[in-house]
Amino acid sequence: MTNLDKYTKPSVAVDLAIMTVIDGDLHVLLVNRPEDDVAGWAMPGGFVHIDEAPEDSVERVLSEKVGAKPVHFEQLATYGALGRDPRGRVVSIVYLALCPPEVLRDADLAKVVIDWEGEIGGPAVAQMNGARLPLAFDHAAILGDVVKRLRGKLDYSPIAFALLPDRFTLREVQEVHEAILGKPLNKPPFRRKLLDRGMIVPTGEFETGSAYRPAKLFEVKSKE
Amino acid sequence: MTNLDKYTKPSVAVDLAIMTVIDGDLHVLLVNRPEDDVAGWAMPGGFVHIDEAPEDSVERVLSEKVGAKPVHFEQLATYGALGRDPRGRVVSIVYLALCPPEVLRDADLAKVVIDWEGEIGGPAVAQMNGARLPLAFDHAAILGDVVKRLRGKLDYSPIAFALLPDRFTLREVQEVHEAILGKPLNKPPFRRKLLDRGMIVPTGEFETGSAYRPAKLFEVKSKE
DNA sequence: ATAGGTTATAACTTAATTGGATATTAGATA
DNA sequence: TATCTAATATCCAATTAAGTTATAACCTAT
Repeated sequence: MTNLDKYTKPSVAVDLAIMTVIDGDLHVLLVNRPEDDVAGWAMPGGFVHIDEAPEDSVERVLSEKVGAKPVHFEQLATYGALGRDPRGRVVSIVYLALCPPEVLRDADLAKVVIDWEGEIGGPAVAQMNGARLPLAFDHAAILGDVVKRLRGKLDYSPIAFALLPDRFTLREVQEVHEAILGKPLNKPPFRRKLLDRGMIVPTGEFETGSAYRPAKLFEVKSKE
Repeated sequence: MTNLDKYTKPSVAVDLAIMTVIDGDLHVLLVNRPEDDVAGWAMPGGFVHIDEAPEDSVERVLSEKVGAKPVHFEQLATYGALGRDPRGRVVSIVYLALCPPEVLRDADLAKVVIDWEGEIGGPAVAQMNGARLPLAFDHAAILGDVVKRLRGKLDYSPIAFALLPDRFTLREVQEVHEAILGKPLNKPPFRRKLLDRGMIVPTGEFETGSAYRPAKLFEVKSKE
């Protein structure tokens, strides 16, 4: 680093942790980076232009690289350690985005496994078809923070519903919770909490295609 | 804005919400800005240099403008709306810092009143000696988020102790909680929760100078 | 000294919440 | 129509939490 670098400034980027739950496992959308650049798999992202608010950059990256719009997105945290991008000084604002799995059908989805040995808060490990994916930059640590945030907000915010289709069964909600928490939950207490919370209402319709007793379909109660 | 601006980039800054509790009220350290610049009172801050991690910038601003080191600091969120600084494009990473009041004796401290009318999440209002202070930039909205974060983390994290001296009474802890929550709490349940949590231990010493029965002094249990 | 006043601390009673097991209901299939 | 399975409802024990009341400790004033 030369002395002149002191008088230039960091670049600002947004990175997106686009999460979904498939078959009881938490997944994240990753893009494979070319070998001659920074190798490994990374969350999609882009620079914040001078005439853009960070949220606008998020929308742009979403339409460029993903196509679909997530049901919910929120800011997670900003990462700005000195060596995190070997190509130069980048401060990344990371956003957490949640979609139902149908929306991300044709994207590269990696299963996220959290490598928390006893203590809370370690980095996450990404797998695809059972093989461990190398993650670029500090994205393993960031994904660990993503899962921590998801777990923390799970039972006092409606994030689980953002991972489900418009109409869903109570079993599906429980599957999403279990995927995020990484542990099984008891059915009766879970159902009670969910219904007592008053955030969802039955639609009057029922699941179809099931071999056995079809479950009630619920939807999120509208605000008014 | 000219077309060329598209090819320049935003500046990155850190802003510090340095909070304390005095006489049962939440206070924030603010600096008065000169009239010919951006008028009003603002949180102290500074730009992130090219050779600094944001946490380093926080340390630098603290030593430049405050002198004392806070007991606890953590990242709150990043604010990057287009018009937030009239002088140019600035993306601010806001940090929340907590100190006991003694540390900030000679600084300008404003009492923070939260202007949440029923609904959670509005902007905060700052007062000094009863008079409302004009806040610069988007700092009123940021202070609202600060209080929201404090309230949210209060009972599952040790932030309250960062606002107290090394040795404290249970009453003092309750006063801090009540100041942050803006409502009174019942004493017996509060004491039980605190002691059952196992985070504090009695020192064996007692409060002095009290007119009536002196309270036990506690301290935060060391990690090992 | 001693009585009175005030606050810290402890004990107790009551209510609410939660976990987990069990029973019942409903629909699909053979 | 009998049987299978999962959805839903019911129930009880056990734990947890709230709030009231009682006791203890210390300072102050007389």
